[in-house]
Amino acid sequence: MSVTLKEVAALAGVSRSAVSRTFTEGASVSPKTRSKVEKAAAALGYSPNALASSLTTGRTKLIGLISNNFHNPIFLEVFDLFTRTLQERGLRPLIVNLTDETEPANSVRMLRQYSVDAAIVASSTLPPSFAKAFHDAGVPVVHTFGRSATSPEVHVVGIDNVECGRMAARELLARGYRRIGYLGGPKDATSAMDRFRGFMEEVEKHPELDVSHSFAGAYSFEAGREEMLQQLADGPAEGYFCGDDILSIGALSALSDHKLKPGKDIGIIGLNDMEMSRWESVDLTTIHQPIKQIITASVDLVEEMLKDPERYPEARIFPCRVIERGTLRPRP
Amino acid sequence: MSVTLKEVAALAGVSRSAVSRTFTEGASVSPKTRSKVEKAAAALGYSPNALASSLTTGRTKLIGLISNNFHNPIFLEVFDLFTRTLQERGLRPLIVNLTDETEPANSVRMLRQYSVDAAIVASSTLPPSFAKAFHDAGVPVVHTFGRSATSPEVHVVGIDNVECGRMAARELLARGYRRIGYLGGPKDATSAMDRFRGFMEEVEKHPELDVSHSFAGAYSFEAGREEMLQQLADGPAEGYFCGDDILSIGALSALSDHKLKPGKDIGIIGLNDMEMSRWESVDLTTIHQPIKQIITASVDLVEEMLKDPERYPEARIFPCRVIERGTLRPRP
DNA sequence: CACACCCCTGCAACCGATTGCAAATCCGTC
DNA sequence: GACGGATTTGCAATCGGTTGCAGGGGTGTG
Repeated sequence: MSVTLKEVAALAGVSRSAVSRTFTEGASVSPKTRSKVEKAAAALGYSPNALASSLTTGRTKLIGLISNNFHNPIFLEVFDLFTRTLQERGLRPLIVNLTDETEPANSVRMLRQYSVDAAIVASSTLPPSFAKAFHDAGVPVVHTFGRSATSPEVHVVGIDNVECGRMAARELLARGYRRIGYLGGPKDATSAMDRFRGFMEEVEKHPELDVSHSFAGAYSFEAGREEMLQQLADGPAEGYFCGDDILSIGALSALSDHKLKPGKDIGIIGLNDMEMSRWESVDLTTIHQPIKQIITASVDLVEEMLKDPERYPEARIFPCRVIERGTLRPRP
Repeated sequence: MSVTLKEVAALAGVSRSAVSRTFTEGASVSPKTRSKVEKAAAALGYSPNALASSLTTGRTKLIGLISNNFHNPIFLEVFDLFTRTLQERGLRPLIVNLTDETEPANSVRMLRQYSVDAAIVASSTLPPSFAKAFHDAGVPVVHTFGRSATSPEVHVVGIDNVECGRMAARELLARGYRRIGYLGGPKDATSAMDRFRGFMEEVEKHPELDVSHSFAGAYSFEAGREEMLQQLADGPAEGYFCGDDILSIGALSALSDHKLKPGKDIGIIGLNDMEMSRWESVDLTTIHQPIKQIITASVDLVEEMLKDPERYPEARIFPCRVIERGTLRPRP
């Protein structure tokens, strides 16, 4: 069906090696044969079979991109950035959708079968052990949006979730909220727990505060809405740090059911600063997570691992900042 | 690095062929050698190299998934469904993000280099010629959300956009709107033009109507908002058929700027029925596009093309229906 | 016990490329 | 024109599997 090296070589009247060399960077070919080969290749519409060459070179340029967050709109931005960044650098994203699975074994096996050069685990709800499974199987891996453990075994890129928790707490306090709550993501997500920890750390400095907390079942609109409806039924706090923007938006929807005005009756601060949060109808005060930088750094790390597979694991943590919009009352 | 056939064969004390055969469906191996091989494979943690085997079998199970819609939330649902459906059937999605490109040549070359078994073009804004380029290059292709031409050259799965245009027009008329407008997607998208055609076809039956139309720059929130702000500045219609849900949501945001209540002051009907349209704060009356069926059908077609590459092209068109929510005034 | 038959097995060629090595060619210089 | 060194070239092995083919072993029948 498709044209092979051999046919090009025959047409150009050279050996197969010559053809191979004209298509590999930095191989020594004379201008004369190169042009003969190029002409023949063009005539035949030849382009080298990346998979066949991967057999000898050991490189596929395939990168496994693993995620389980297909219900959080920010992941559309994440996928857009990941796929574009990877392909700009000549790498190809092979997607693994883990929505209904948390066992790494299958994904690891699958990605090894396809000889991916590396894997990116893009999720804040998969445990560190998940990424580690790839590492243990000899697949270079970076965990984007992961937790930077004290002794990390894999590369981690993301934010300091504990610090974000503190930041959110400070922000609520600075605006005079005294009955405050944490409405977090799922309890088994490291991001939810870390944000919780930071949040509590900060509020516990102020014993006079009335603090509550709860965890939604997922990072999703429905879960956020559900959880806030529950809060409203039980008697809500004055101000909430919601686990992330999509939970916040769910929570806002619950408020609107009860004719409560965000920023006036109840304060909400989210985390992520996704595109939707800027929409006038949402106008969410939130903590900005620099996803562009995070994703660029993740792909940088991938490239560096390709050069040096033994690279010492590293955490790249990016600072976040509060974006003031309309869902918290103004600072006094 | 990784374990190969040869090592398993050595450990099991059989030939490489024997090992290969135990891992291929329907090859003849005696229970005895099979168990020896399986034991050895398990001990070594062997799993066959899919790429190497693709060399001889000519099958990679890699499916190119090409899209340029990374700013429309419905595509998160689309990607979720596609990736899950493909992997449930043992196929692997290789993503191509075409956001800043409309030339098929590069994508075609790239996917051929990776020997994809087939390609899925998931976009209503890429022209039919785009999908055809894959077909011409010998790559089986299905165009999901594409236009079903009168003489299609590639498989198309989607909806009847012309009929949806009519449906939207009828719906507006039935609710007594007389000054009506079409606020469509980008002019170079077949979906935008087909919906427009159907819409006009229907309204032209009623010469007494006052009809306007315009086209947004993209299927995106910003574009919809922009376009509706323009309409409001120029003197708006009473009821609009917006090109799709995300344009509708952008338009709703513009209305809210002007303190106009959707469904009371101005009517909006969208198309897609994405998850967000169900949110209480959005509550968009819209035409439901059955994306689950569409995606299942697309993957079905892919599988059938794998069996018979010469398969006669086919269009699978799914009916849509109006979902009544809050952004159109009630029927009288 | 001889024979035919079927089921397994291993050999070896092949898929489409890359690459170390040695031979061939080129170039400039004396 | 001969020589030396640098540059190109082709050969052949290799990557990790698959598969047609021929031979080996086992079984059942007469």
